[in-house]
Amino acid sequence: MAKSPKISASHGSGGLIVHISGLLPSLSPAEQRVARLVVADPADAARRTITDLATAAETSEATVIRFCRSVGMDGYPQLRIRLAAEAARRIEPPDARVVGGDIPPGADLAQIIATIAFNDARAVEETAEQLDPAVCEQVVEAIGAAGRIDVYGAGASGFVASDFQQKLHRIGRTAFYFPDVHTALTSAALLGRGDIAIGISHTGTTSDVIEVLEQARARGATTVALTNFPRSPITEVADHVLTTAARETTYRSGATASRLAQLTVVDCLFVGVAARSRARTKKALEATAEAVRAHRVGPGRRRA
Amino acid sequence: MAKSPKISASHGSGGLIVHISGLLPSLSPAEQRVARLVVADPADAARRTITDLATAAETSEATVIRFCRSVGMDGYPQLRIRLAAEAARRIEPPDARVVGGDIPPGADLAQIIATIAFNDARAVEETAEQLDPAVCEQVVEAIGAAGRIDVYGAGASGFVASDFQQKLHRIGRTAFYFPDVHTALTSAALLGRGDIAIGISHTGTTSDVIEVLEQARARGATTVALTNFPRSPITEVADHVLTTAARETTYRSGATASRLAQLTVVDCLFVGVAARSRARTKKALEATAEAVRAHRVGPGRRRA
DNA sequence: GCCACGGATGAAACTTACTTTCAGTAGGCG
DNA sequence: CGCCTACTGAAAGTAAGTTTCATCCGTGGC
Repeated sequence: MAKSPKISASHGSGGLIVHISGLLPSLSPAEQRVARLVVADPADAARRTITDLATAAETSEATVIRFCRSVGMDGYPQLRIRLAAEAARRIEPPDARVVGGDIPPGADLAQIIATIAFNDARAVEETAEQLDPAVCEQVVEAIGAAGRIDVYGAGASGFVASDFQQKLHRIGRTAFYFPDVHTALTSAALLGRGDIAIGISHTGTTSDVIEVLEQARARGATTVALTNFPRSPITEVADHVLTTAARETTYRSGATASRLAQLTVVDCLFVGVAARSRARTKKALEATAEAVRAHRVGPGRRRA
Repeated sequence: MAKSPKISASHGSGGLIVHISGLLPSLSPAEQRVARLVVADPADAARRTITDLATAAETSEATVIRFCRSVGMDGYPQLRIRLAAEAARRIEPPDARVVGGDIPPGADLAQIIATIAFNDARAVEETAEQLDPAVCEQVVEAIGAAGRIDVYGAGASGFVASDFQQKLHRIGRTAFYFPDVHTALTSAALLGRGDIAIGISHTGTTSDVIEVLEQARARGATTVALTNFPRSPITEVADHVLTTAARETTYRSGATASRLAQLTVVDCLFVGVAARSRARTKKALEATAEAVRAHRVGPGRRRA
């Protein structure tokens, strides 16, 4: 896969918009202008002719065509139709919540809550929609068969990595997470064929994580990347790429939507692994639950 | 335009197919052939070019255009788009995701993903719905005014606590999180009036967290509990109670839904606090983002 | 029986939309 | 500084969509 990766828009119809916003950063400036128009109002874009859209994006028709190809379509007519279909599906009432955007300065808390929840839920849903089950399957397979599992992540993604590690550990898998780059590098150096390294980076550009994955790969381990941007650098050092679909645009939300999306993916993988070995998993979980029971209090009130 | 009935397709978008089959009998034979094709498989028709469709209907392009006009469209492209939209709408609403329940043993990954995402998204939405803006307001107020902010949480909730701490810290608030109970207790003992302690426990029964909150409260700090169970022990030591609405029933999902719900609440509080002091917040966020920039890589491709 | 009429239809001319090619330009790199 | 690469839009080329118009065919009048 040399030049144009031609990221498959995969699934029959779901998530074209999501797909596009994921690809957005990897597009050229002119194409980005087109992409932004399309994402902002798919229905409207579907109504426009190619010339019209090109003008609106202050570029040429040629660029629009390039954009179509970049997002995996054959040409403009196909894009148009898919866009129309997408737009029709998302019935969503155009209500007060500020979709994707920033919170308006004057917003009251109720409004803020509605907006955030909406965007967060969307991120989760859209991530699931565009997740490729085939890739998940391979990753689950690899995790299930791995001798050792290393999970890497820095900053916010570090929490997710840590969460993943803990989950795997709880069902009896040998998993590690390192908050520190140097330790992580050391660990990666000790991986080998049959082991698996999972790197989490929202932007896909976190050099620390990329470096560690690279190291792991060089040692023969299977590498997996979890990122929001399917064409970011981290994907170049990964055997399997899983993507989230958070369209976080602004500073506001402290990147929570992306976090939730990542956690969802992690959860899917986890359940996938767990489902593969019910008995063993269940036993391990019960044992670990028992272990913390002494730290629970309460007059009868607690859950399983 | 003497003849052309030009029956308006009126309805913003709904029922084009119905509309067409309604006036099918009034169409000329050649147009009927076209209409039948369209009604039989709208999605397929939308994919075809006008020439292609004409051939399939054993007629000429001109007739197809006439057909478009007959059913109230301006031309073929418009019909095409409307058809695509219709077709998209009339598929797959109720599918096989297993609501609320456990994952069935034989489930394939695609099913698992759909189920998890559905439940996760639900947890987020429902949590937001039942969140009391008034209570949030008070908590936001308290955080904004606090001299010091302690966030407590153990196990899975510890991640959330840590996340919250990090968020607050990033916008320039003095916030702490302690993974260790003893340290936490020590810290709580140093709190006083004007400080705030936030305890996170999904079950509301984690003795470690309750204990620490209790301590903080005794010292005069404002206490906040975040739990899924509004009548659990932790609520007894809290001035303000915020609840999540995860209905996790089974062992399966590693408690991710509850985690997401908690994170959503934390996010709302965070944004609430941030919104209160835009300037200060923005400046702090920019500074922190700048700080990690050196750890980002990328051949030209990066995001805004 | 013949002819005028009108609606229906497709061939072909025509217009517009879409696609490709190509050359100019700007930015990165040795 | 100059080569190289990637991005871009102008223009040429092709395909799709639309209009025009001649033909066909059935009908009804003379």
